Amino acid sequence: MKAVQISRLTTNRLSLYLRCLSLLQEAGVKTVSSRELADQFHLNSAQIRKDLAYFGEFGVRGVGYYVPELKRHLIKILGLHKQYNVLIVGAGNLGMALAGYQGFYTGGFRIVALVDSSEERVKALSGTGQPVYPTRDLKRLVKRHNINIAILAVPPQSGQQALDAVYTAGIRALLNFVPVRMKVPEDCEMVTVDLKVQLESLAYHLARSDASPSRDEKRRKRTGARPVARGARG
Amino acid sequence: MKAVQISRLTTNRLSLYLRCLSLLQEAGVKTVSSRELADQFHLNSAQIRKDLAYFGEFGVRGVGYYVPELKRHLIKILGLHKQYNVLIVGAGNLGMALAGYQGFYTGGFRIVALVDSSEERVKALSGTGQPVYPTRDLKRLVKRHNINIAILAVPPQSGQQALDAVYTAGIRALLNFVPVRMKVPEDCEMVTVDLKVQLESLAYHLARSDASPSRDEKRRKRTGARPVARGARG
DNA sequence: TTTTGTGAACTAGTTCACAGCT
DNA sequence: AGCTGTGAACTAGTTCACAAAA
Repeated sequence: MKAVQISRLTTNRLSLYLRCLSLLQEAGVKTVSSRELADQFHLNSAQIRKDLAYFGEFGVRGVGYYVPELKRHLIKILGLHKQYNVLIVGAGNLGMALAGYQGFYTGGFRIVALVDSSEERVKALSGTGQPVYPTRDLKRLVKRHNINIAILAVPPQSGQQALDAVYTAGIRALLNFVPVRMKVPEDCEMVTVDLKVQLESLAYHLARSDASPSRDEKRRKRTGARPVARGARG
Repeated sequence: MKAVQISRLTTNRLSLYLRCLSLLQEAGVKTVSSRELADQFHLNSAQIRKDLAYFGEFGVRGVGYYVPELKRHLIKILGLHKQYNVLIVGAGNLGMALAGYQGFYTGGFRIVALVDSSEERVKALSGTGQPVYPTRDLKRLVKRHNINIAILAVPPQSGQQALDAVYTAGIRALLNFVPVRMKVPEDCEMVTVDLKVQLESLAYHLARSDASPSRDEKRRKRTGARPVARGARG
Protein backbone atom coordinates (compact mmCIF):
# COMPACT_ATOMS: atom_id res chain seq x y z
CA MET A 1 0.00 0.00 0.00
CA LYS A 2 1.66 3.16 -1.23
CA ALA A 3 0.67 6.81 -1.30
CA VAL A 4 1.69 7.15 -4.93
CA GLN A 5 -0.18 8.68 -7.80
CA ILE A 6 -1.70 5.82 -9.82
CA SER A 7 -1.08 5.98 -13.54
CA ARG A 8 -3.81 5.51 -16.08
CA LEU A 9 -1.97 2.49 -17.43
CA THR A 10 -2.51 0.87 -14.06
CA THR A 11 -6.21 1.72 -13.74
CA ASN A 12 -6.85 0.51 -17.26
CA ARG A 13 -5.27 -2.79 -16.40
CA LEU A 14 -7.36 -3.03 -13.26
CA SER A 15 -10.45 -2.87 -15.46
CA LEU A 16 -9.14 -5.75 -17.49
CA TYR A 17 -8.36 -7.79 -14.40
CA LEU A 18 -11.86 -7.19 -13.16
CA ARG A 19 -13.37 -8.34 -16.41
CA CYS A 20 -11.27 -11.46 -16.27
CA LEU A 21 -12.22 -12.17 -12.68
CA SER A 22 -15.88 -11.96 -13.58
CA LEU A 23 -15.36 -14.63 -16.20
CA LEU A 24 -13.39 -16.78 -13.78
CA GLN A 25 -16.12 -16.42 -11.18
CA GLU A 26 -18.77 -17.45 -13.68
CA ALA A 27 -16.62 -20.45 -14.49
CA GLY A 28 -16.58 -21.34 -10.83
CA VAL A 29 -12.87 -20.77 -10.35
CA LYS A 30 -12.11 -20.00 -6.71
CA THR A 31 -8.53 -18.74 -6.72
CA VAL A 32 -6.17 -17.36 -9.28
CA SER A 33 -2.45 -16.59 -9.18
CA SER A 34 -0.83 -13.51 -10.64
CA ARG A 35 0.89 -15.83 -13.05
CA GLU A 36 -2.39 -17.22 -14.35
CA LEU A 37 -3.83 -13.75 -14.74
CA ALA A 38 -0.67 -12.56 -16.46
CA ASP A 39 -0.95 -15.33 -19.03
CA GLN A 40 -4.38 -14.05 -20.00
CA PHE A 41 -3.07 -10.61 -20.81
CA HIS A 42 0.45 -11.20 -22.06
CA LEU A 43 1.64 -9.36 -19.00
CA ASN A 44 4.36 -10.02 -16.50
CA SER A 45 3.03 -11.41 -13.24
CA ALA A 46 5.00 -8.87 -11.22
CA GLN A 47 3.11 -6.19 -13.08
CA ILE A 48 -0.17 -7.53 -11.81
CA ARG A 49 1.06 -7.93 -8.26
CA LYS A 50 2.40 -4.37 -8.32
CA ASP A 51 -0.82 -2.96 -9.74
CA LEU A 52 -2.78 -4.60 -6.94
CA ALA A 53 -0.24 -3.77 -4.27
CA TYR A 54 -0.88 -0.06 -4.79
CA PHE A 55 -4.23 -0.60 -3.13
CA GLY A 56 -3.61 -3.23 -0.50
CA GLU A 57 -2.50 -6.77 0.13
CA PHE A 58 -5.20 -8.87 -1.44
CA GLY A 59 -3.32 -12.08 -2.05
CA VAL A 60 -2.42 -15.08 0.03
CA ARG A 61 1.12 -16.37 -0.27
CA GLY A 62 1.33 -19.85 -1.60
CA VAL A 63 -2.24 -19.62 -2.84
CA GLY A 64 -2.88 -16.60 -5.00
CA TYR A 65 -5.96 -14.41 -4.94
CA TYR A 66 -9.47 -15.46 -4.01
CA VAL A 67 -11.51 -14.64 -7.07
CA PRO A 68 -14.69 -13.25 -5.50
CA GLU A 69 -12.75 -11.32 -2.89
CA LEU A 70 -10.37 -9.72 -5.37
CA LYS A 71 -13.28 -8.95 -7.63
CA ARG A 72 -15.01 -7.17 -4.78
CA HIS A 73 -11.87 -5.18 -4.05
CA LEU A 74 -11.44 -4.13 -7.67
CA ILE A 75 -15.05 -3.02 -7.89
CA LYS A 76 -14.49 -0.88 -4.85
CA ILE A 77 -11.17 0.48 -6.09
CA LEU A 78 -12.57 1.40 -9.49
CA GLY A 79 -15.61 2.96 -7.90
CA LEU A 80 -17.95 0.55 -9.64
CA HIS A 81 -20.08 -0.08 -6.57
CA LYS A 82 -21.72 3.24 -7.35
CA GLN A 83 -24.17 4.10 -10.06
CA TYR A 84 -23.01 6.38 -12.87
CA ASN A 85 -25.52 8.29 -14.89
CA VAL A 86 -24.28 9.24 -18.30
CA LEU A 87 -25.32 12.01 -20.64
CA ILE A 88 -24.43 11.94 -24.31
CA VAL A 89 -23.82 15.32 -25.89
CA GLY A 90 -24.44 15.21 -29.61
CA ALA A 91 -27.07 12.94 -31.12
CA GLY A 92 -25.48 12.42 -34.49
CA ASN A 93 -24.39 9.04 -35.75
CA LEU A 94 -21.85 8.40 -33.10
CA GLY A 95 -23.88 9.75 -30.20
CA MET A 96 -26.92 7.73 -31.16
CA ALA A 97 -24.86 4.61 -31.55
CA LEU A 98 -23.14 4.99 -28.24
CA ALA A 99 -26.55 5.37 -26.65
CA GLY A 100 -27.48 2.00 -28.02
CA TYR A 101 -24.16 0.30 -27.42
CA GLN A 102 -24.89 -2.57 -25.08
CA GLY A 103 -21.36 -2.65 -23.75
CA PHE A 104 -22.14 0.41 -21.65
CA TYR A 105 -25.06 -1.10 -19.82
CA THR A 106 -23.15 -3.54 -17.72
CA GLY A 107 -21.68 -2.41 -14.46
CA GLY A 108 -23.04 0.73 -12.89
CA PHE A 109 -23.23 2.82 -16.04
CA ARG A 110 -26.54 3.99 -17.37
CA ILE A 111 -27.12 6.34 -20.25
CA VAL A 112 -30.05 8.45 -19.19
CA ALA A 113 -30.32 11.06 -21.90
CA LEU A 114 -28.88 12.75 -24.94
CA VAL A 115 -28.76 16.41 -25.77
CA ASP A 116 -28.36 18.02 -29.15
CA SER A 117 -28.36 21.59 -30.41
CA SER A 118 -30.28 20.73 -33.55
CA GLU A 119 -34.02 21.12 -33.06
CA GLU A 120 -34.78 18.41 -35.55
CA ARG A 121 -32.92 15.79 -33.57
CA VAL A 122 -34.62 16.76 -30.35
CA LYS A 123 -37.59 14.66 -29.30
CA ALA A 124 -36.27 11.80 -31.38
CA LEU A 125 -35.50 8.67 -29.43
CA SER A 126 -32.28 6.75 -29.39
CA GLY A 127 -32.40 3.11 -30.42
CA THR A 128 -32.86 2.02 -26.84
CA GLY A 129 -35.44 4.64 -26.11
CA GLN A 130 -33.59 7.48 -24.44
CA PRO A 131 -35.02 10.87 -25.34
CA VAL A 132 -32.99 13.62 -26.99
CA TYR A 133 -33.29 17.00 -25.30
CA PRO A 134 -32.32 20.46 -26.47
CA THR A 135 -29.00 21.72 -25.16
CA ARG A 136 -30.69 24.36 -23.06
CA ASP A 137 -32.07 21.59 -20.83
CA LEU A 138 -28.59 20.43 -19.97
CA LYS A 139 -28.31 21.90 -16.50
CA ARG A 140 -31.76 20.73 -15.53
CA LEU A 141 -31.09 17.20 -16.80
CA VAL A 142 -27.84 16.93 -14.92
CA LYS A 143 -29.59 17.91 -11.69
CA ARG A 144 -32.68 15.86 -12.20
CA HIS A 145 -30.95 12.63 -13.19
CA ASN A 146 -27.89 13.13 -11.07
CA ILE A 147 -25.65 12.83 -14.11
CA ASN A 148 -21.95 12.49 -13.39
CA ILE A 149 -20.40 11.52 -16.71
CA ALA A 150 -20.76 13.11 -20.14
CA ILE A 151 -19.84 11.61 -23.47
CA LEU A 152 -18.89 14.25 -26.02
CA ALA A 153 -19.86 13.28 -29.54
CA VAL A 154 -20.32 16.66 -31.20
CA PRO A 155 -18.57 18.02 -34.29
CA PRO A 156 -15.06 19.40 -33.75
CA GLN A 157 -16.08 23.04 -33.92
CA SER A 158 -18.52 22.59 -31.03
CA GLY A 159 -16.16 20.63 -28.84
CA GLN A 160 -14.98 23.33 -26.47
CA GLN A 161 -18.44 24.80 -26.18
CA ALA A 162 -19.90 21.41 -25.27
CA LEU A 163 -17.20 20.80 -22.72
CA ASP A 164 -17.75 24.19 -21.13
CA ALA A 165 -21.49 23.59 -20.99
CA VAL A 166 -21.30 20.23 -19.25
CA TYR A 167 -18.65 21.52 -16.89
CA THR A 168 -20.83 24.45 -15.96
CA ALA A 169 -23.68 22.04 -15.38
CA GLY A 170 -21.49 20.30 -12.82
CA ILE A 171 -20.10 17.32 -14.69
CA ARG A 172 -16.50 16.48 -13.87
CA ALA A 173 -15.83 13.39 -15.96
CA LEU A 174 -15.84 13.21 -19.74
CA LEU A 175 -15.41 10.58 -22.36
CA ASN A 176 -14.45 12.61 -25.38
CA PHE A 177 -14.74 11.59 -29.02
CA VAL A 178 -14.14 15.06 -30.42
CA PRO A 179 -10.84 15.28 -32.27
CA VAL A 180 -9.91 18.71 -31.06
CA ARG A 181 -7.57 19.94 -28.36
CA MET A 182 -9.66 21.49 -25.61
CA LYS A 183 -9.10 23.47 -22.46
CA VAL A 184 -10.01 21.14 -19.60
CA PRO A 185 -10.41 22.53 -16.09
CA GLU A 186 -8.07 21.11 -13.44
CA ASP A 187 -10.78 19.31 -11.53
CA CYS A 188 -12.26 17.66 -14.58
CA GLU A 189 -11.22 14.21 -15.74
CA MET A 190 -11.31 13.63 -19.47
CA VAL A 191 -10.32 10.63 -21.54
CA THR A 192 -10.19 11.11 -25.26
CA VAL A 193 -10.83 8.44 -27.84
CA ASP A 194 -9.56 9.62 -31.18
CA LEU A 195 -10.73 7.15 -33.78
CA LYS A 196 -9.00 8.90 -36.65
CA VAL A 197 -5.66 8.70 -34.91
CA GLN A 198 -6.16 4.99 -34.37
CA LEU A 199 -7.01 4.43 -38.01
CA GLU A 200 -3.98 6.41 -39.08
CA SER A 201 -1.74 4.27 -36.93
CA LEU A 202 -3.02 1.32 -38.94
CA ALA A 203 -2.27 3.16 -42.15
CA TYR A 204 1.25 3.77 -40.92
CA HIS A 205 1.84 0.08 -40.38
CA LEU A 206 0.19 -0.95 -43.63
CA ALA A 207 2.32 1.49 -45.57
CA ARG A 208 5.45 0.06 -43.92
CA SER A 209 4.59 -3.57 -44.53
CA ASP A 210 3.81 -2.88 -48.18
CA ALA A 211 7.05 -0.97 -48.63
CA SER A 212 9.35 -3.54 -47.03
CA PRO A 213 7.88 -6.97 -47.68
CA SER A 214 9.62 -9.49 -45.44
CA ARG A 215 12.05 -8.43 -42.82
CA ASP A 216 10.05 -10.49 -40.40
CA GLU A 217 12.63 -10.98 -37.71
CA LYS A 218 13.52 -7.30 -37.41
CA ARG A 219 10.04 -5.93 -37.68
CA ARG A 220 8.07 -5.01 -34.57
CA LYS A 221 10.66 -5.81 -31.99
CA ARG A 222 9.15 -3.57 -29.38
CA THR A 223 6.37 -1.20 -30.32
CA GLY A 224 4.48 -1.58 -27.11
CA ALA A 225 2.14 -3.63 -29.26
CA ARG A 226 0.84 -7.08 -28.54
CA PRO A 227 3.40 -9.87 -28.56
CA VAL A 228 0.77 -12.13 -30.06
CA ALA A 229 -0.52 -15.63 -30.28
CA ARG A 230 -0.02 -16.82 -26.73
CA GLY A 231 -2.82 -17.61 -24.27
CA ALA A 232 -5.87 -16.07 -25.87
CA ARG A 233 -9.29 -15.33 -24.43
CA GLY A 234 -10.56 -12.38 -22.44
CA MET B 1 17.16 9.66 -39.32
CA LYS B 2 17.45 6.53 -37.18
CA ALA B 3 16.85 2.87 -37.81
CA VAL B 4 14.84 2.52 -34.62
CA GLN B 5 11.49 0.91 -34.05
CA ILE B 6 8.93 3.71 -33.83
CA SER B 7 6.58 3.51 -30.86
CA ARG B 8 2.85 3.88 -31.17
CA LEU B 9 3.05 6.94 -28.95
CA THR B 10 5.12 8.59 -31.63
CA THR B 11 2.89 7.65 -34.56
CA ASN B 12 -0.18 8.80 -32.66
CA ARG B 13 1.45 12.15 -32.10
CA LEU B 14 2.35 12.37 -35.78
CA SER B 15 -1.36 12.12 -36.57
CA LEU B 16 -2.04 15.00 -34.26
CA TYR B 17 0.71 17.09 -35.79
CA LEU B 18 -0.71 16.42 -39.21
CA ARG B 19 -4.17 17.49 -38.14
CA CYS B 20 -2.73 20.66 -36.70
CA LEU B 21 -0.74 21.39 -39.83
CA SER B 22 -3.88 21.09 -41.94
CA LEU B 23 -5.52 23.74 -39.79
CA LEU B 24 -2.45 25.96 -40.03
CA GLN B 25 -2.36 25.56 -43.77
CA GLU B 26 -6.04 26.48 -44.05
CA ALA B 27 -5.27 29.53 -41.95
CA GLY B 28 -2.54 30.46 -44.42
CA VAL B 29 0.33 29.98 -41.98
CA LYS B 30 3.56 29.30 -43.87
CA THR B 31 5.99 28.13 -41.21
CA VAL B 32 5.72 26.78 -37.72
CA SER B 33 8.33 26.08 -35.06
CA SER B 34 8.43 23.03 -32.84
CA ARG B 35 7.77 25.36 -29.96
CA GLU B 36 4.56 26.67 -31.50
CA LEU B 37 3.39 23.16 -32.26
CA ALA B 38 4.27 22.04 -28.76
CA ASP B 39 2.14 24.76 -27.25
CA GLN B 40 -0.87 23.40 -29.10
CA PHE B 41 -0.51 19.98 -27.54
CA HIS B 42 0.94 20.63 -24.13
CA LEU B 43 4.05 18.87 -25.30
CA ASN B 44 7.70 19.60 -25.01
CA SER B 45 9.18 21.02 -28.20
CA ALA B 46 12.04 18.52 -28.10
CA GLN B 47 9.47 15.77 -28.20
CA ILE B 48 8.17 17.06 -31.50
CA ARG B 49 11.61 17.51 -32.98
CA LYS B 50 12.54 13.99 -31.93
CA ASP B 51 9.35 12.50 -33.34
CA LEU B 52 10.05 14.14 -36.67
CA ALA B 53 13.75 13.39 -36.61
CA TYR B 54 13.04 9.67 -36.68
CA PHE B 55 11.99 10.15 -40.28
CA GLY B 56 14.26 12.82 -41.62
CA GLU B 57 15.41 16.41 -41.28
CA PHE B 58 12.38 18.43 -42.22
CA GLY B 59 13.13 21.67 -40.46
CA VAL B 60 15.18 24.72 -41.20
CA ARG B 61 17.31 26.07 -38.37
CA GLY B 62 16.35 29.51 -37.30
CA VAL B 63 13.06 29.21 -39.16
CA GLY B 64 11.10 26.13 -38.18
CA TYR B 65 9.13 23.87 -40.47
CA TYR B 66 7.43 24.85 -43.70
CA VAL B 67 3.80 23.95 -43.12
CA PRO B 68 2.86 22.49 -46.52
CA GLU B 69 6.14 20.66 -46.82
CA LEU B 70 5.96 19.08 -43.38
CA LYS B 71 2.36 18.20 -43.98
CA ARG B 72 3.34 16.42 -47.17
CA HIS B 73 6.05 14.52 -45.33
CA LEU B 74 3.69 13.43 -42.57
CA ILE B 75 1.12 12.22 -45.06
CA LYS B 76 3.80 10.15 -46.68
CA ILE B 77 5.15 8.85 -43.38
CA LEU B 78 1.72 7.87 -42.11
CA GLY B 79 0.89 6.26 -45.43
CA LEU B 80 -2.05 8.57 -46.00
CA HIS B 81 -1.24 9.18 -49.63
CA LYS B 82 -2.83 5.82 -50.28
CA GLN B 83 -6.47 4.85 -50.25
CA TYR B 84 -7.70 2.58 -47.49
CA ASN B 85 -10.85 0.58 -47.96
CA VAL B 86 -12.51 -0.37 -44.72
CA LEU B 87 -14.87 -3.17 -43.89
CA ILE B 88 -16.98 -3.13 -40.76
CA VAL B 89 -17.65 -6.51 -39.21
CA GLY B 90 -20.82 -6.46 -37.15
CA ALA B 91 -23.77 -4.28 -38.11
CA GLY B 92 -25.18 -3.74 -34.63
CA ASN B 93 -25.45 -0.36 -33.01
CA LEU B 94 -21.80 0.38 -32.95
CA GLY B 95 -21.01 -1.00 -36.37
CA MET B 96 -23.81 0.94 -38.00
CA ALA B 97 -22.77 4.10 -36.25
CA LEU B 98 -19.17 3.81 -37.23
CA ALA B 99 -20.29 3.36 -40.82
CA GLY B 100 -22.02 6.70 -40.59
CA TYR B 101 -19.36 8.47 -38.60
CA GLN B 102 -18.18 11.35 -40.74
CA GLY B 103 -14.81 11.52 -39.04
CA PHE B 104 -13.72 8.47 -41.01
CA TYR B 105 -14.39 9.93 -44.40
CA THR B 106 -11.61 12.45 -44.45
CA GLY B 107 -8.19 11.38 -45.53
CA GLY B 108 -7.90 8.24 -47.56
CA PHE B 109 -10.31 6.11 -45.54
CA ARG B 110 -13.48 4.85 -47.09
CA ILE B 111 -15.94 2.43 -45.53
CA VAL B 112 -17.06 0.28 -48.40
CA ALA B 113 -19.19 -2.37 -46.73
CA LEU B 114 -20.42 -4.06 -43.59
CA VAL B 115 -20.86 -7.72 -42.91
CA ASP B 116 -23.06 -9.36 -40.32
CA SER B 117 -23.89 -12.93 -39.45
CA SER B 118 -27.52 -12.18 -38.77
CA GLU B 119 -29.66 -12.64 -41.85
CA GLU B 120 -32.09 -9.98 -40.76
CA ARG B 121 -29.44 -7.30 -40.75
CA VAL B 122 -28.20 -8.27 -44.16
CA LYS B 123 -29.47 -6.23 -47.08
CA ALA B 124 -30.21 -3.36 -44.75
CA LEU B 125 -28.31 -0.19 -45.52
CA SER B 126 -26.15 1.81 -43.17
CA GLY B 127 -27.06 5.43 -42.62
CA THR B 128 -24.76 6.54 -45.39
CA GLY B 129 -25.92 3.85 -47.73
CA GLN B 130 -23.35 1.09 -47.47
CA PRO B 131 -24.90 -2.32 -47.89
CA VAL B 132 -24.69 -5.04 -45.24
CA TYR B 133 -23.55 -8.41 -46.56
CA PRO B 134 -23.68 -11.86 -45.04
CA THR B 135 -20.45 -13.02 -43.46
CA ARG B 136 -19.96 -15.68 -46.08
CA ASP B 137 -19.32 -12.92 -48.65
CA LEU B 138 -16.36 -11.66 -46.67
CA LYS B 139 -13.59 -13.10 -48.77
CA ARG B 140 -15.22 -12.01 -51.99
CA LEU B 141 -15.80 -8.49 -50.68
CA VAL B 142 -12.21 -8.10 -49.56
CA LYS B 143 -10.99 -9.10 -53.01
CA ARG B 144 -13.53 -7.11 -54.96
CA HIS B 145 -13.16 -3.86 -53.04
CA ASN B 146 -9.53 -4.27 -52.24
CA ILE B 147 -10.24 -3.94 -48.53
CA ASN B 148 -7.23 -3.52 -46.30
CA ILE B 149 -8.65 -2.54 -42.91
CA ALA B 150 -11.39 -4.16 -40.85
CA ILE B 151 -13.26 -2.67 -37.94
CA LEU B 152 -14.43 -5.32 -35.48
CA ALA B 153 -17.72 -4.42 -33.84
CA VAL B 154 -19.16 -7.82 -33.01
CA PRO B 155 -20.25 -9.17 -29.63
CA PRO B 156 -17.45 -10.46 -27.38
CA GLN B 157 -18.16 -14.13 -27.97
CA SER B 158 -17.69 -13.71 -31.74
CA GLY B 159 -14.53 -11.66 -31.51
CA GLN B 160 -11.92 -14.30 -32.21
CA GLN B 161 -14.00 -15.85 -34.94
CA ALA B 162 -14.41 -12.49 -36.66
CA LEU B 163 -10.72 -11.80 -36.41
CA ASP B 164 -9.83 -15.19 -37.86
CA ALA B 165 -12.27 -14.66 -40.69
CA VAL B 166 -10.94 -11.28 -41.77
CA TYR B 167 -7.36 -12.49 -41.40
CA THR B 168 -8.08 -15.46 -43.59
CA ALA B 169 -9.63 -13.11 -46.11
CA GLY B 170 -6.31 -11.30 -46.26
CA ILE B 171 -6.83 -8.30 -44.00
CA ARG B 172 -3.80 -7.37 -41.92
CA ALA B 173 -4.96 -4.28 -40.03
CA LEU B 174 -7.76 -4.14 -37.49
CA LEU B 175 -9.49 -1.52 -35.43
CA ASN B 176 -11.02 -3.58 -32.68
CA PHE B 177 -13.92 -2.59 -30.43
CA VAL B 178 -14.48 -6.05 -29.01
CA PRO B 179 -13.61 -6.22 -25.32
CA VAL B 180 -11.99 -9.62 -25.41
CA ARG B 181 -8.40 -10.77 -25.52
CA MET B 182 -7.75 -12.33 -28.90
CA LYS B 183 -5.02 -14.27 -30.58
CA VAL B 184 -3.57 -11.94 -33.20
CA PRO B 185 -1.21 -13.29 -35.86
CA GLU B 186 2.28 -11.82 -35.92
CA ASP B 187 1.84 -10.05 -39.22
CA CYS B 188 -1.44 -8.45 -38.29
CA GLU B 189 -1.68 -4.98 -36.78
CA MET B 190 -4.51 -4.44 -34.34
CA VAL B 191 -5.43 -1.45 -32.24
CA THR B 192 -8.08 -1.96 -29.63
CA VAL B 193 -10.48 0.67 -28.38
CA ASP B 194 -12.06 -0.52 -25.18
CA LEU B 195 -14.83 1.90 -24.30
CA LYS B 196 -15.74 0.14 -21.08
CA VAL B 197 -12.23 0.44 -19.79
CA GLN B 198 -12.25 4.14 -20.57
CA LEU B 199 -15.51 4.66 -18.73
CA GLU B 200 -14.21 2.74 -15.77
CA SER B 201 -11.17 4.95 -15.57
CA LEU B 202 -13.58 7.85 -15.20
CA ALA B 203 -15.41 6.00 -12.45
CA TYR B 204 -12.10 5.50 -10.69
CA HIS B 205 -11.41 9.19 -10.66
CA LEU B 206 -14.93 10.15 -9.69
CA ALA B 207 -14.86 7.73 -6.80
CA ARG B 208 -11.56 9.25 -5.61
CA SER B 209 -12.66 12.84 -5.86
CA ASP B 210 -15.85 12.09 -3.94
CA ALA B 211 -13.97 10.21 -1.26
CA SER B 212 -11.27 12.82 -0.63
CA PRO B 213 -12.81 16.23 -1.23
CA SER B 214 -10.00 18.78 -1.43
CA ARG B 215 -6.43 17.73 -1.48
CA ASP B 216 -6.04 19.87 -4.54
CA GLU B 217 -2.34 20.47 -4.47
CA LYS B 218 -1.42 16.82 -4.04
CA ARG B 219 -3.93 15.43 -6.48
CA ARG B 220 -2.87 14.50 -9.97
CA LYS B 221 0.76 15.35 -9.79
CA ARG B 222 1.73 13.14 -12.65
CA THR B 223 -0.75 10.70 -14.09
CA GLY B 224 0.34 11.12 -17.64
CA ALA B 225 -2.91 13.02 -17.92
CA ARG B 226 -3.42 16.43 -19.40
CA PRO B 227 -1.81 19.29 -17.54
CA VAL B 228 -4.78 21.44 -18.40
CA ALA B 229 -5.89 24.90 -19.21
CA ARG B 230 -2.93 26.15 -21.16
CA GLY B 231 -2.94 26.91 -24.89
CA ALA B 232 -6.16 25.33 -26.10
CA ARG B 233 -7.44 24.55 -29.58
CA GLY B 234 -6.77 21.72 -31.94
C1' DT C 1 19.50 35.79 -33.42
C1' DT C 2 16.48 31.93 -33.89
C1' DT C 3 15.45 27.27 -34.07
C1' DT C 4 16.75 22.73 -35.42
C1' DG C 5 18.70 18.07 -34.36
C1' DT C 6 20.57 15.28 -30.84
C1' DG C 7 23.50 13.28 -26.94
C1' DA C 8 22.98 13.29 -22.08
C1' DA C 9 20.08 13.41 -18.10
C1' DC C 10 16.06 12.36 -16.18
C1' DT C 11 11.43 10.22 -15.24
C1' DA C 12 8.03 6.70 -15.78
C1' DG C 13 6.97 2.06 -16.42
C1' DT C 14 8.22 -2.87 -16.50
C1' DT C 15 10.60 -6.97 -15.19
C1' DC C 16 13.76 -9.49 -12.25
C1' DA C 17 14.70 -11.87 -8.36
C1' DC C 18 14.18 -13.01 -3.79
C1' DA C 19 12.82 -12.65 1.22
C1' DG C 20 9.03 -13.98 3.70
C1' DC C 21 4.51 -15.87 4.53
C1' DT C 22 1.23 -19.93 4.11
C1' DA D 1 6.59 -26.25 -2.17
C1' DG D 2 4.08 -22.23 -3.98
C1' DC D 3 3.04 -17.58 -4.52
C1' DT D 4 2.85 -12.83 -2.84
C1' DG D 5 4.86 -8.30 -2.11
C1' DT D 6 8.61 -5.46 -3.11
C1' DG D 7 13.44 -3.35 -3.64
C1' DA D 8 16.70 -3.36 -7.33
C1' DA D 9 17.69 -3.50 -12.14
C1' DC D 10 16.35 -2.52 -16.40
C1' DT D 11 13.87 -0.46 -20.48
C1' DA D 12 11.11 2.98 -22.63
C1' DG D 13 9.81 7.59 -23.04
C1' DT D 14 10.50 12.54 -22.10
C1' DT D 15 13.00 16.71 -21.28
C1' DC D 16 17.25 19.34 -20.94
C1' DA D 17 20.68 21.78 -22.89
C1' DC D 18 23.72 22.94 -26.41
C1' DA D 19 26.47 22.74 -30.82
C1' DA D 20 25.54 23.77 -35.42
C1' DA D 21 23.02 25.80 -39.23
C1' DA D 22 20.45 29.57 -41.37
